[in-house]
Amino acid sequence: MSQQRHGSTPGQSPGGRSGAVAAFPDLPEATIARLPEYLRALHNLDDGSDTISSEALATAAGVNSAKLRKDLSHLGSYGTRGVGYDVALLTEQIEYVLGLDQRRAVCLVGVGNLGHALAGYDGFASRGFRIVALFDADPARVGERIDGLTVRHIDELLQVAAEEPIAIGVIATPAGAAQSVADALVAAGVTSILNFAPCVLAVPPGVDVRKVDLAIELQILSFHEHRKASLTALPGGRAAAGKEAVGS
Amino acid sequence: MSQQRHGSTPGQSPGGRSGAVAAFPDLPEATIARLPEYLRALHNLDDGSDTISSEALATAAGVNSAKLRKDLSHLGSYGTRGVGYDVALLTEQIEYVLGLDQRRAVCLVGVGNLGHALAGYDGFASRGFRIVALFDADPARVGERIDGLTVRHIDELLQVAAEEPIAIGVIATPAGAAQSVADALVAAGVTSILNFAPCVLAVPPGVDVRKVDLAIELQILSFHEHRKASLTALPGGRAAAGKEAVGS
DNA sequence: CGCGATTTGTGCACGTCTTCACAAGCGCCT
DNA sequence: AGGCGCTTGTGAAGACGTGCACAAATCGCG
Repeated sequence: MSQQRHGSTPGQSPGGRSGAVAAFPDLPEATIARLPEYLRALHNLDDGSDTISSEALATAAGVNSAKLRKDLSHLGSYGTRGVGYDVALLTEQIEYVLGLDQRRAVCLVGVGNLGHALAGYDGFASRGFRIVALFDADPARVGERIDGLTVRHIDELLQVAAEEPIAIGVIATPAGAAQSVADALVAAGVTSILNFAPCVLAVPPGVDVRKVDLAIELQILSFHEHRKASLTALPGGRAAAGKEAVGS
Repeated sequence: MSQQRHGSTPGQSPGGRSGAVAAFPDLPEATIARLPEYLRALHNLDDGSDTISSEALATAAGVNSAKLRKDLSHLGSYGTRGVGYDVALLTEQIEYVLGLDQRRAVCLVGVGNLGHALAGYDGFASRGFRIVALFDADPARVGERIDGLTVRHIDELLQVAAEEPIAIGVIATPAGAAQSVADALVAAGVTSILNFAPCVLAVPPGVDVRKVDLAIELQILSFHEHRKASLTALPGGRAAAGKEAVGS
């Protein structure tokens, strides 16, 4: 939420979406955001069963079962009434919709503290992505080898992208550098950006930006702390309640 | 969004909120999530002006100006018609609502790759938080000094929390350890958790959890890539459009 | 074959969020 | 003092997301 969605200005095409090729059932954005969670829950299943009910999967993913069913129904019903969902089939279907079978190329810009951590994150490979290049603007960092990849100078981005198209760019630079890095990524053909820098990025239509900001998350939590504290002692203090088991 | 909100089950207090102490104007959750963004935009202003219009601030924060005005109106109108908002006053007001003047204590559990990066992140201090302790379960890591703090064993958590109340805990452990760490944090009196581990946490009512998951963000971007790719060549390919200037 | 248990898929109602459009208020200039 | 331009604050409408509750579909068993 609250992100720059995808750049295309809506309500522009004169003829509406008449003969259009909206090749994808337009999934609600909220549904899309939950699909990866379902996928993770599916991967974490270790009971031998071939099928899983919406109730069980919903619990594992931390959502309401009705919501889960509605989400899955949007991508065309792969469940069997009275039985549940075929785990293998559902997994494959979600991965297809998310385009994870393509193993998209990702590049990471900014190999500082955070960049190092991201480069070493094994969630990339295990979730269907390939880090193909690391960049930094600091000459002192260029040449360093991290996790099998050599850090290259940001000026080489265009050249690297020419050899192999890069779909997704991750920005882990200071805020001051983020916009120019974003511009460079766009110029190199990147059409999706994950931005860890605490600033707003301007990008042309058609480029998606998602933002992750630690400070914002903390401040939201801080608000709830503040609110809780101001509610002083309210009586009905029931102790710990449900504690749904969730596989690791 | 799509988070476990705050644990308290709604619609429980029998008498409604009659004589209640809902000490806080219930701000919409969506508004709260944007306040930190406004705050950052305010801090980044470097023109000497004492006031700023909703239009200008909205642009700097990357949102619609009507939305910004409505958000700010929820916290009680600190603008002057025909002029704009008093920068200093507005900043102070937002910081108060978010409870940032309290400089809440934060502890970080899990000093691996990501944990190191987080511990070194200066956004903590600069945004009104104090990291007061680092924990890890690995004895090999205990004792290490990071950024002026010594890593302690997770078993000391209760003891440390007894000395100084800790409001917020950050989990940067592998998924397998996250739930037990969350339990320990809750037992130590932590009431807000920021979870970087890719798993669902179960917590008692009254405890807030927010989750940040890199892999999920990438998968959402991947979906949009997939969709864009499937829309093949659609004709009206207008080039780069607006590029709102955003201070660093 | 028929029945009951189970589970999906979905119509509907409700609450939340967004956006437009405009009245109300403020300051400045004449 | 009066008028004008600018900007806030907000009513209303619409889009979106959520969750209940139930009909429809499937399996297993006698």
